[in-house]
Amino acid sequence: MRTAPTILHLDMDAFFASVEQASKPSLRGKAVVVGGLGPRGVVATCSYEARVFGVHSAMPMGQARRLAPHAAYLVPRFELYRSISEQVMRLLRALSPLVEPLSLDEAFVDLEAGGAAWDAASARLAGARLRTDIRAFTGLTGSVGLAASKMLAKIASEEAKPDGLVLIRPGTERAMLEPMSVRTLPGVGPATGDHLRRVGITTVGELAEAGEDELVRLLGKAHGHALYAMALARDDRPVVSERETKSVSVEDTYDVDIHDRVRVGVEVGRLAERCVRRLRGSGLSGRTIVLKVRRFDFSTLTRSETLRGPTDDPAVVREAAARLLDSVDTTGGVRLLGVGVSGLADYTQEDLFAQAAGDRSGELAEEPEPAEERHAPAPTERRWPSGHDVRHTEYGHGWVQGSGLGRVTVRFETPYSQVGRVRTFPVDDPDLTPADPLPLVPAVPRGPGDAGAAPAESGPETEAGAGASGYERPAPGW
DNA sequence: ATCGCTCAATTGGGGCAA
DNA sequence: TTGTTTGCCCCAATTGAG
Repeated sequence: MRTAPTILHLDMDAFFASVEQASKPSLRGKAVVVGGLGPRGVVATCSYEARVFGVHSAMPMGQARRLAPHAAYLVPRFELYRSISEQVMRLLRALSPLVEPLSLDEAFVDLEAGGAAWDAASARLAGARLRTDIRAFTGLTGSVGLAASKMLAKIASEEAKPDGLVLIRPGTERAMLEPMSVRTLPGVGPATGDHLRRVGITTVGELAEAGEDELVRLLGKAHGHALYAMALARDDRPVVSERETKSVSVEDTYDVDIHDRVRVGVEVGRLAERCVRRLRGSGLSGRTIVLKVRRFDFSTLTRSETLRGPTDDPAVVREAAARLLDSVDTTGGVRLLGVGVSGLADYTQEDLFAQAAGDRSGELAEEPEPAEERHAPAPTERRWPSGHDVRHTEYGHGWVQGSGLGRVTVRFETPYSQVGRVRTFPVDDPDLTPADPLPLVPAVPRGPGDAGAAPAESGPETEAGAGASGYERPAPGW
């Protein structure tokens, strides 16, 4: 545990929703919910305006719609989010080579290792500067936590949200933690939280008071020791920039339960193919094949089989998955299926048995899928996904607000324009084509003849506040 | 009228070899 | 020879995070 608060945790504010608001002026200051739109979707992220209605991450979409019926509902655009995430991560790496991304919108940075900070004052300065840089380069806001350990830096950024910076001064950690809920600590989720509550432990202070032995009895060896250390603000985990992948998996929840056993088999085969495709894409192979089944009643089970050696042969994985499926009772229907591979080898080495049996691997996995499989549900929704960008020869750049009944509704606006107009076209209108997202901030800020469109300016009627749109006031902070 | 996707870690039971 | 211990691996389930 170091003596200076030189570990930084960055958390972008309502990331997916903020990106959508930044790229769609009409959504700024409004409740925006991003997530799966199907009958079994859940909320990935929502804007702060939507949280007012009680909407939050991981909530079933149906419930969100009841709570906030007038919010904008959008499907995630991961490619766009990834490109913005890369810009942010570049800024972090400018601070230090020791950057540990946790997801697209979160990361730890070891400022001391990068020479970017060595004490509280320099750390605060680096954090504040990072926040202004992020805003300048992406138009978005992020919250920063600074502390002497990962755990505390993360707690600090949580406290800083939205659009803030919090530094925990070394020496004050224990006192700060004491009254907080056990749920604040990393590793304490709903189950552990309930478990502890049943024995009368609800705060971090009570956790420390319980003692290490008691916690180990209650929660098991690893968890018990770890939690006791956390409760005492002891956390030595280093910031690690590269971690090895240990498993690769894919799973699908189906809009309606699958009852037909044959169909279940077909789906498992497809999932195996997809899984291997990704495995190969990373230049990996693995020994253990895992099948996951969630049944109609939500009961979940896994079955696994370990091969004699690592493989990346789609046929081998498919057949293993099929064997595993044989041992599963699917009476009543299946809600989710998944296929995974673990026991990975960092080198790609062929399964000797598969080769001996006649190599069926080759470039099979790279072949395009048979045309008969490509039954697009409805061309209208395939070509015009809600929320995606389009271009019209006459009206310019816009995004799909909705489609159906042979028509598609487009709002014509860009990240730099004012709120745009809505127009409706036939789905097969030749003047309308899909388009790539525009950058959130113009490549050349304040381009000539573009008065008032620079990212630091507010468009009219868009800034209701709460910080989610991220275009107001300069960095506060120190 | 509700409940995703991907990854990591741990636990406990059991087999097997030395 | 038979039985015990130890350690490693495999399997299934659970928990958590993001």
